[in-house]
Amino acid sequence: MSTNLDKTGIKKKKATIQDVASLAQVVPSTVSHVINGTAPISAETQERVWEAIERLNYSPNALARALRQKRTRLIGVVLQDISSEFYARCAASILEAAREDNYVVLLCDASFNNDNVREGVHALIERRVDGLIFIGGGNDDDIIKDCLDANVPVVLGDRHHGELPSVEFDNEQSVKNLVCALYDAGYRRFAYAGEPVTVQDNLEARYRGYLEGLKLCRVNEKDSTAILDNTLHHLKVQTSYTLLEKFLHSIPREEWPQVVLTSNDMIAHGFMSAARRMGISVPEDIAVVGFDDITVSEYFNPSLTTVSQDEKLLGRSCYQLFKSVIKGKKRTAHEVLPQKIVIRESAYIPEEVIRNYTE
Amino acid sequence: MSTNLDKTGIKKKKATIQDVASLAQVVPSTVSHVINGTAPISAETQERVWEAIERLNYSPNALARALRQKRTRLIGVVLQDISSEFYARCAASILEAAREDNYVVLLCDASFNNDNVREGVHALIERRVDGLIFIGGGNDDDIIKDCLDANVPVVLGDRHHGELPSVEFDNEQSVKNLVCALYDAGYRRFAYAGEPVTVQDNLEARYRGYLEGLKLCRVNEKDSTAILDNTLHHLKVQTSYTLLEKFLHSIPREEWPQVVLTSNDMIAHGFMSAARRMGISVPEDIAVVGFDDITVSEYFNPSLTTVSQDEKLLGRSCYQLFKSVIKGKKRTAHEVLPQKIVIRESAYIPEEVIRNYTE
DNA sequence: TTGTAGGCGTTATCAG
DNA sequence: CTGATAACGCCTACAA
Repeated sequence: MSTNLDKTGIKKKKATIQDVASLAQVVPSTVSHVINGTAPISAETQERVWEAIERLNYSPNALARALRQKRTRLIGVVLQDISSEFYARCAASILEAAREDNYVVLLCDASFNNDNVREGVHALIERRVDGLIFIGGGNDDDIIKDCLDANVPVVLGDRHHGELPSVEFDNEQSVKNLVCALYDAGYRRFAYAGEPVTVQDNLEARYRGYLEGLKLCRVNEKDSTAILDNTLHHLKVQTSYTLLEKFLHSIPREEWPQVVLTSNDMIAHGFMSAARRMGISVPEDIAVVGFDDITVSEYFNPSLTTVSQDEKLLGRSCYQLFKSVIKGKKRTAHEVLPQKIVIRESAYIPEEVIRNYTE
Repeated sequence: MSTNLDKTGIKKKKATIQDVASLAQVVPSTVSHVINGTAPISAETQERVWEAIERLNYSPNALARALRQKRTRLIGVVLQDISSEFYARCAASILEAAREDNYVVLLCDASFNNDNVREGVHALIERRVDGLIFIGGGNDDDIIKDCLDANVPVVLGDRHHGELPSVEFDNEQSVKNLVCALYDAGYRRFAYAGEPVTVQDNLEARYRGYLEGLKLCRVNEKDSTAILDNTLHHLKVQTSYTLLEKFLHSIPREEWPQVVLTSNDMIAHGFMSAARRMGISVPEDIAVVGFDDITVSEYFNPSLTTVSQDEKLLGRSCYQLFKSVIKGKKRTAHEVLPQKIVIRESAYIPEEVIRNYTE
C-alpha cells in the first residue's frame, strides 16, 4: 500500500522529476519525454520510468510546467450569480467541457458586486489563466479592459461587449414573438416586470423585444406598463412577492394587465404566489410568463409558461469559443443561440397561434 | 491611458519584476520587498517602484511565487452537484470567504460521477492546491486517499470520513424531532422518500433519524414505508413526480401514509405536483415535508414544510476549518451545525407541539 | 537600507 | 535514443 512515509517513517516531501529520474537511472529530461511523449524513448526505459513514477507516487508540478511553457491550462469563469439555477447549470457545463479537455476552472462569483469581481479577476490574472469567460452581467467595462490590458483573452456568454467574442441568446426576437403570440391569443393589456435594463446586457434586449412586440401589434400605449425595479436584481422572488400588491393597488382594476411578462422565472413565481395570497387567480385574472425555465417551473401550481434557454449549450459554446480564441482563430465572433417558448398553465396560448412564431 | 503597446507599437510581453526593477533603477529583490513589505525600504525608492509597477502594468506572476514559496493560495472545492441550489449557495459562501482571504477557488463538480471527480481531483493536486474541501457526497474513499497520499489537506462539509476534519448538520436529531412532532400533531402513518442512503453521507443520518423517531413514538412497523430510489439521485423532481403514482397504486388507499418525509425539497415538489395531477390534496389527503428549504419552497402552492440548513454557514465553517488545518492546528475536528424545522402549509404542526422540540 | 546569488520543478534546445 | 544545460519569474538568505 502506498503511503507518505518512507522506510524511516519520516514524512516525505513530494517527489520531483529528479527523484523519479534517479530511481529510474535516467536524467530528468528523459522522464519528461516519457510523460509527455515528446521524444521517442525505448520501451525498457519507459518501463523503468513509469515504475519509478508509480513507486514514488509522483505527481508532476503543474506550476513549474506552466512557468516554463507559459500557459497554465487554467481558465477563469466569472459568473453573474452562481446561486441561480441558470448560471449554475451553465457553470456545470463549462466545468464538464474543461475537465474533458484537461483544463481546470477558477471560479469567481459576481454576486452583484463589481468591486468583488474586479478583485477576483485580478487574482485570476495573477494566476495567469489562459483565458476568461464572463457569463451574464454587464456594466463593467473597466474590468474587461483590465483583462485585455493584461493580455488575457476574454469570451462573453449571455452578454456582449464591442467586438469581443460572445455567445448570446436571441432575446429580442423571442420576446417579440411572445408578445405577438399573446396578442393573437387575445391578450390586450400587457405589463413587463424585471430589473432595470442597465444592470445586465440581456435584459436590455428582452425589454426591447417587449416594446417591439407591442409596436408590431399596435397595442395602445396606455395598455402597457413596465415595472423596472432594482431590488429585483438581488432578491427576485422576495421582491416580486411584495411588488405585485403595490403595483395592482396603484391602478384601477379595469386597467389591470391581462398578462405580465417577467425577466426571470423566480420573479414570476413570486408574482403567482402573491396573486394567490390576494385571491387573484392565475391565469384567469392575470396570466404570468417567466423566463429561463428553471426545473421547478414545470411543477409549480400553476405550471409556468416561460422561455427556455439551453444553458448547457451556452456553456459548451463559450468553452469552444474560448478554445478557438486561444488558438488564434476568431479574435471576434458573435454566436446567437435560439430560445424556446414553453406554453404551460400560467399563460395559455393555443397551439395554432404559437406555431406561427416557431416555424 | 495604459495599453499593451510600447512606443514602437509592438505587442509587449508581460512585464517581469526585472523590468520593474530596471525602470525604477533598483534590483529585483528590492521590488519584491516593496510589494510584499518584507523589508524596510526608503519612501522615495518605494515611490519609484510603485510608479514603475503602474507604468508597466505589472502583475506579479503567482506561478513563480508559488513555486518558490511552496504554497499557491489555491483551494480546490469539490461539489456534489453545483446545479442544486443548496450546493451552489454553499459554493458561493466559500468563494466569498476565499476572495476576502486572497485565495482562489478551483472548482470540480461531481455531477454524480466518481470517475469525473477522480480525474478532477488529480488535476487539482497537480496544480498544487493548498487544500481541498469536499461538499456533500460520500462513497469515494479511494479519492480521499489519493489526496492524503499526495499530502493535500482535506476538509469535509455535509459529510464525514473517519477522523478527517468535517462540518456536518445535525441530520439525525432534526429528523427524529420532526417525526416526533408530526406524531404529536396527530400523524400516524409515515413514509420516507429519498435516494438510497449509501450514495451520500448525510442521507444515512436522515434515514436513521426517521427510524429512530418512529421507534421513539412507537409507530407500528406496518404504518411506515420507505421509498429509496436510485433515480432520485440524479433527477429528483422528475423522478418523484412519476414515483408517487406508482407508489400509491401499490397499496390500498386506507394504508396510504398521512405524511411523506423526503430527503430533498425538489423531491417534495415533484410529489406535490403529482398529487395535484392525481386529485390528491396536500396536506389534507397527504402531508409532505421537504429538506433544504430552497428559495421557491416558501412560494410554492402549497408552501412547503421543510428543514432549513444554513448553507452559508456551512461554507464559511468549512473555509475556516481549512485555514486552521493548514496552519497546523486541528488535524481532526468535527463541527456540528444546527438545522431548523420550518412549518408551512404542506404539513401543519401546531406551534405548541413544535416548541417542545426546539427548546 | 539595498544588492547578490541560488534555487523552486519543469521543459526546450541542442549535442552526443 | 538519451544526456546536459539554460531558462521560466520570483523570493529569501545573506552580504555589503
